[in-house]
Amino acid sequence: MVVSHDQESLSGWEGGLAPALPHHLFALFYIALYNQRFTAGAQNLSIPFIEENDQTRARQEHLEALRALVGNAYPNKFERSQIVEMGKEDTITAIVEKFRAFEPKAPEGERPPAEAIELANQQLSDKSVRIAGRIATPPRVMGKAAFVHLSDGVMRLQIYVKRTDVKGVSNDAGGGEVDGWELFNLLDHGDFIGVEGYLFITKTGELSVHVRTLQFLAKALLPLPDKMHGINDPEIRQRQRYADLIAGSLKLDREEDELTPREVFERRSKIISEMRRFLEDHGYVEVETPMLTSKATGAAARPFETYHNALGIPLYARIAPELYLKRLLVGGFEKVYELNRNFRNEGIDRTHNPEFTMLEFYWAYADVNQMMDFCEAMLRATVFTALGHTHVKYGDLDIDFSQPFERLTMKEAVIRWWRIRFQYCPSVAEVNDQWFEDGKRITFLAYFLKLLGLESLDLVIEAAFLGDERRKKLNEEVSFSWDRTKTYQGKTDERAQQPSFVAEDLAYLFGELAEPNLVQPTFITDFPKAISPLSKASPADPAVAERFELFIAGMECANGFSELNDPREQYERFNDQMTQRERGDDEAMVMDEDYIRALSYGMPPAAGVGIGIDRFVMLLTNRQSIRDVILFPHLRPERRINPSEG
RNA sequence: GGGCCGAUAGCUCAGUCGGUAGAGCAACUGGCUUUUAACCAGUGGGUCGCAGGUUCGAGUCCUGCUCGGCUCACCA
Repeated sequence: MVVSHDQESLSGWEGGLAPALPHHLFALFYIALYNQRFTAGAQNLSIPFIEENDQTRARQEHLEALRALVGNAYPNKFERSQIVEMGKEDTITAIVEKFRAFEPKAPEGERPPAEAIELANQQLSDKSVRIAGRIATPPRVMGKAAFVHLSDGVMRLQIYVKRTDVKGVSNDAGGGEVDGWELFNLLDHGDFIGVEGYLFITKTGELSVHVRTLQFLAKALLPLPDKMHGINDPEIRQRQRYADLIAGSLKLDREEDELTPREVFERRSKIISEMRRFLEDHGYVEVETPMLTSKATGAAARPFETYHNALGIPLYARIAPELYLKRLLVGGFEKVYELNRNFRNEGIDRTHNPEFTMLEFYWAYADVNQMMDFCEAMLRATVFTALGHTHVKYGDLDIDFSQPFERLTMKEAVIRWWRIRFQYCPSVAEVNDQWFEDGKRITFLAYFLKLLGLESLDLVIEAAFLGDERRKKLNEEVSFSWDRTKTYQGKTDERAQQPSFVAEDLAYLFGELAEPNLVQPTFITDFPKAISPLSKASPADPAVAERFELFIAGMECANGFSELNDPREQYERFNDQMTQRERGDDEAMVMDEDYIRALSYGMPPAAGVGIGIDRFVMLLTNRQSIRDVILFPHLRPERRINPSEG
């Protein structure tokens, strides 16, 4: 008679019949019912794309048994105590930070003296807590008592569960009592539970909670990663960041200075909030400009294209907020910033993700030099507040933010690193500093470098350490490329007649020779105007733009300039870009008529800058890949989890 | 997009010359009332990324594909 009833009608009985029965009998009765359902083949409990194996099956069975024992397996809340600070719920971290001072000191591997533990326990004298967290270790059960650690994602706190002391809490209305030990034995590594009990220090000297009542909160149906090794597979870590975060918080074997994924992203958050605070302290207003635009402008990049159904027009994900922010300068804002995502439809590698976070800010009446000072102050302050110091270890590099950032013009940088690179190559000794003032010679040197090839270029820098034999051979190679370049001089001279080509070649020389060597924060200034279509020319040299880029650890981290505010000149620069576009450069900018119209109302002189937040976070968290500082970086879709792809 | 490397149990990884698929952790069963990666005894767990090919025989050799890593080109 009983078995023929469904669960709903059983629940209905609970008010009347259940109290008459001892609870554990009632629970057994539920288990019998569920077993009946299983053997009857009512197997609709599994989720199709969640893999079934011995471990998931065991967890599923535990879940069903828990339902039988406590009713609702996914209760809606658990109220935690507030003994650390009134008005604030006690997290595990808060409890540990407040009470771990009671742990008696003992030499590594030894137990503290019993008297010290006794004393600590008297001082703790029945401090009751109600805390919740994820079961962070496989339970260590010793017959009639057990130890388990709970984690709140940051810290872990041990709980002690004694068979004779623990009471279980039903999750059904009324929250009656169930067998606590039976409940405990249905728990798996990874489940969420809430416990009530009192603090004490164990014989080994660890702060723990002696559990009086135990409540089930949520099930981990999937097995957790190895407690010692965590997850090493970068694909799982990036695709399933939740698993990465869990594994990082539960992993036992960790280096002293190793950041958990959680700590990486908390630091990211801190860096961003410090930058916001710094800007707001200096009078900047945060604004939000369109991410979906009908024109992709403000930078040299290919956009993502989409389509608006109702309007029937193409739209582009923005590649930069720049032109919108400058429209706001026209409108009267003197200091604005935007901190948000840009989207660029280009290659993906360890420093590029299709969507990335950019901070852009604009300062009316200031020029590029004032902006460099401001940027430097902001970054130094951010590093200090985020890390507590200004010396950053990035891989093998030591980066010092406390010293004034070096400032070099692009030409100075090229000259310096050319000299260092080719100091042991007599065949190119005729190159002197004057060469870099001459467009023809710049195109010549760029051609030479391309001809020489990257492998030889890398060897050249080691020339000092090479044996005589190899150095001789290398010099022959350099000499050969040099002579060969001379036979193409007619072509390079012709190329030099086009200023934008000279500009590109100078930038190429800079990129190959100088950029990788800019380890300490360094401002590179005086960019060729031809590759800076939105920036103002220098008053001293009309061919040079008042523009800078900041390099740290060989990475470009910021890009700023005195903003071009002459609408006529901006119109012509756009036209030049259009010409380049017609020649096949699909990253050249498009004409933005509305922007020209805005400038025509008058824009004050201003400086602006963009800072690549992801790269800056990489530096401050010692990550070598941008995918490690973006919670959910772009990856190809996973085929096996998506049934529609078969 | 090109080149190089990789994919084996839930996780971390071995797998020799082409000859029966392995370990640790995790899981399951039993024991253990203050443990510390708890311990002791036992048991189960595999589409060796996918699809072909060579071979008497393929985790292993060959080809194609998928996904990932590094790197080059492009870009911030």
